[in-house]
Amino acid sequence: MNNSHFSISLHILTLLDQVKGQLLNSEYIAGSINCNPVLVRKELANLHKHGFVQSKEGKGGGSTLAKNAADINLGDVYRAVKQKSLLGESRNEPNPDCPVGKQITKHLTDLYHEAEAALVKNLSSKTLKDFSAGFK
Amino acid sequence: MNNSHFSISLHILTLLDQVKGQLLNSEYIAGSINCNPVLVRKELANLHKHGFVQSKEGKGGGSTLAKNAADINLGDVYRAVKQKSLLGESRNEPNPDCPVGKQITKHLTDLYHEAEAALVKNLSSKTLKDFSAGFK
DNA sequence: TTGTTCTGTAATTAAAATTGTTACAGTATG
DNA sequence: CATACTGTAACAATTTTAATTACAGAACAA
Repeated sequence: MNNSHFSISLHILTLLDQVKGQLLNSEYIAGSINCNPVLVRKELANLHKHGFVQSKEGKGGGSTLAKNAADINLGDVYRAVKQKSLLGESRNEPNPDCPVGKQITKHLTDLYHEAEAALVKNLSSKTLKDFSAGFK
Repeated sequence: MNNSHFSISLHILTLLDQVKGQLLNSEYIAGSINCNPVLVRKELANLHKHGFVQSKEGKGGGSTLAKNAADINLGDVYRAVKQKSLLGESRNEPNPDCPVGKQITKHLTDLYHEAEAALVKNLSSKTLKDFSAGFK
């Protein structure tokens, strides 16, 4: 995750905002993003779980925003979408017999948490409405 | 990149600081990180390119810090190590025939740049000395 | 009430990115 | 000149990510 999920989610939310309440189906959205509709549906499922969108099943179905774009802030979207830490998360455990290796995971985790919090804080200063307003 | 590179680089720098000027070879470092020595050497090559470490080739060779730990700030390390954007960078080009698809790459890039700048600013408030001092 | 068009989700395959491995030239040391 | 390193490149293995296929269930409309 990380890279694409947030981009895809924001793309979806922006589209939904732009069409002002109209239902969009996953194929249309996928066409705009240029990716697979199933990927869009998975992303929508997550956005739905976090209360950002509503979906209607069946013929003529699709998705729409579940709340006002002004009430969706990008930090919240980021948190909803995030699956793993931006930094860190190495494949192998450092050597527990080395004084540095033994402690570094915790120190890195703390460092990353703080740094990421700064990033999220920045995102939180913007709403979907702000972001979407940039499109003309 | 992204995840592991920064972690590995910081791990290396911390080790080098802890041994106070002693030369460490890639195999020793790899042993602490629990990864392949070649990966360490690649990382060292990058750190060297950016002036953080010095290496000595040949028998008895190894690496050491090229400057004082107090003069190495983690934001600079991050920038040196970074190879791609934290957020963004999707695989496919969005659809240029869609008003949103057409503009979103630029908007996302701007958003990510700002958010990432906030993260780097946070990291920049800490030096290697600060970080390394946490190990006892 | 039946065909159609969607969502939601799982399972599988394909592609891409990351990491590990092997190999070896070049450099310093004793 | 043997040994022990760095620095790189080329390749293989692994892991992660995205695409594809498939299908049950929901809503709609004739």
